[in-house]
Amino acid sequence: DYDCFYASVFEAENAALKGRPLAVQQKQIVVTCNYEARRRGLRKLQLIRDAKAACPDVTIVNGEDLTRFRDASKRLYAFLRRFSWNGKVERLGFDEVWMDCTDIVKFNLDAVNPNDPAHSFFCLSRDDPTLGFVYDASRLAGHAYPPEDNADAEAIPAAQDNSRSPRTDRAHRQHSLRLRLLLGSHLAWHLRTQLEERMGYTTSVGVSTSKLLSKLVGATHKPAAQTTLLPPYGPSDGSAPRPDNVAAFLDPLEIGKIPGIGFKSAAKIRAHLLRRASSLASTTTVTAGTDTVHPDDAPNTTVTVLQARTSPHLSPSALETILSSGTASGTPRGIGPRIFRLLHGVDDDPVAPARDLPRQISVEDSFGAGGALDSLQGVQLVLGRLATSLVRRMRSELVDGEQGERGRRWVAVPRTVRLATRASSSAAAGPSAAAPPGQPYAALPRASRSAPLPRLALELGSAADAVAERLVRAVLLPLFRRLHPGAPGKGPAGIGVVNVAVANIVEGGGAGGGGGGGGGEGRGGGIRGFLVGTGGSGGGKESERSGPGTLGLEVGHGTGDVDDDDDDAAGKREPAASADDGPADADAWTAEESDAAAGEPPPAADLRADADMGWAVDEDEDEDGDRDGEAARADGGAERCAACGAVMPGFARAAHARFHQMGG
DNA sequence: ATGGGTCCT
DNA sequence: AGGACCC
Repeated sequence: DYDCFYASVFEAENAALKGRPLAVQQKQIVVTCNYEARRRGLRKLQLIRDAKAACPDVTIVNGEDLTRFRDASKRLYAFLRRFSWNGKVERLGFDEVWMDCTDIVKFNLDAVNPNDPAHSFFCLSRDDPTLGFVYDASRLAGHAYPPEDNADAEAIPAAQDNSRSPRTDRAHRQHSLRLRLLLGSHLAWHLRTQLEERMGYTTSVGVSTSKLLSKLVGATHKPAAQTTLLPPYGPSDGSAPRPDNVAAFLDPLEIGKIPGIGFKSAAKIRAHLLRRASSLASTTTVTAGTDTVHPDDAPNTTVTVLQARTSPHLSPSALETILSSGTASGTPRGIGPRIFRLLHGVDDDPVAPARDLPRQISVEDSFGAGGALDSLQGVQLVLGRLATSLVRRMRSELVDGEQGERGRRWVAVPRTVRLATRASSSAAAGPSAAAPPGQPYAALPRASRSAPLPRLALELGSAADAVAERLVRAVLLPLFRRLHPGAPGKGPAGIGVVNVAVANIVEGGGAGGGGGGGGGEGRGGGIRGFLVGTGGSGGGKESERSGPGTLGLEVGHGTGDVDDDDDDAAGKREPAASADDGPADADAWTAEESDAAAGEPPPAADLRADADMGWAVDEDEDEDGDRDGEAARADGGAERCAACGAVMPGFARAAHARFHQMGG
């Protein structure tokens, strides 16, 4: 976790900003600020107005363009990846990374000097024994979760202990775990030092055996620090009661603090528990100042992990029922058992292999209550800007070869383009403008429509804004009309957010006429399923999926989950398709359009006129097969589509219109 | 709230 | 296409 990442990026760019209070602004809010600003009372997600009041001399920089953050994040990620042996390096957002260092730690465990652990050498390469650093293996680096575990003496001499006599299995495992975490702490220290010295970023790191625990423990000491969650990890077996550090660490946390238990889930769990608590004579220890209140009205009460974990009403299956209730479409099956395990500190989710390609690229802009988008001209301008930066993003992330070079080619291509909008909060206020229950904002929903990405979006020959303009005509405006079937004469209602995205990104993508990535044998849905048996070291059969272990450890178990199932939503439609699918087919269309438009982008005035016409079209007309056409008569038997400007023979009009209606 | 992302149904 | 989660 890079400390206050956005602010640090600005500080790295401009050293004069360091040490002074600095806030990063997006629209009306401070999205993050450095620690000097926090010392003076600034907070994340504070209104700019409040921030200025709290600290008049704060420096405020605009961070609405994420380019510099994305670039810095990539550089840091690339740097960290070079330390990994197994490639398990997973990013979350721009400023968090998990690394599964099980293998590196295991390797170095054997290299600890048993006679003089204080002078050990941590090897960072299997091949080059000189690459690494000297460290003191008799001490932990950084903070520990139960603070000040000064029983260090017991911790160390590894080889000696191994040769000693009877230890219970459990004690042995605990000791081994302690050792591995200790090595993990030194590796973390080294990585943090390197990150700071070579890249200029300070970090906060957690060392434990799973993503869950490492993340949570890493948050306990914040700027420029690290924390290791020490064993024992399991519940004590009855005989010799010892503290379970996992439970001790998690139990006081509010359930919503557990990554994986989001806003909705936390609210449902709280409501359920509170209902139980008040219906019974409240024997439970739920801290509710709210006896007779309806649970929905009482979101202020808190429920801790301990309370949830020990509640008889929150079995895995009960949780499944609770969390799947209502309009919970996005909730995965098995959520109940999963949350249950999280509450107990159990997280098997493996650190994902490092990825080079995004699964989606999106660009958005938002408009405050004052400046809500309500004219078509406004919409077109915004779509044009967004499309331009989307095309640039696609090029920078999916094309290899330098700007000027001839060898440029798409490493992967998106198959889908999507437009999403959200009403502005002022426009959304219906007759019942009452604030939703509970103080947390009720996020307005977005609506979206998607279509196949036309090939013209992949033309590398034209400038990004020229491609963008064609993209707007060809798909974005039609999608917008589908999203906001405007009554004739009046513009779109107030729009607060516009988002344009490409998704369904497949590797290879290819150029040729068939449009198919890899096609048959090579690989169907390239990006998705790998993680086969794992090479690693390892004798024999155990495929080391090495789930949990972040900067940490934990032996693997289970098998790599090879994903060879049906997925191919993308793969299936790639091959062939184009020629015999009839005129409505996207590929046929885009080929034509791209030919027609390739030479000369139409002037802007043209674009405006077309779109206005699009808006004037009545809904009723759309249902009429003949008049529904976006196609208007042009000269000499050819017709021009009012929506996208494509020129085509008359017989193609109906199919072309159908294509637009289907989202093209 | 911002401007992004992930995965699942 | 939407909903949940994450930053």
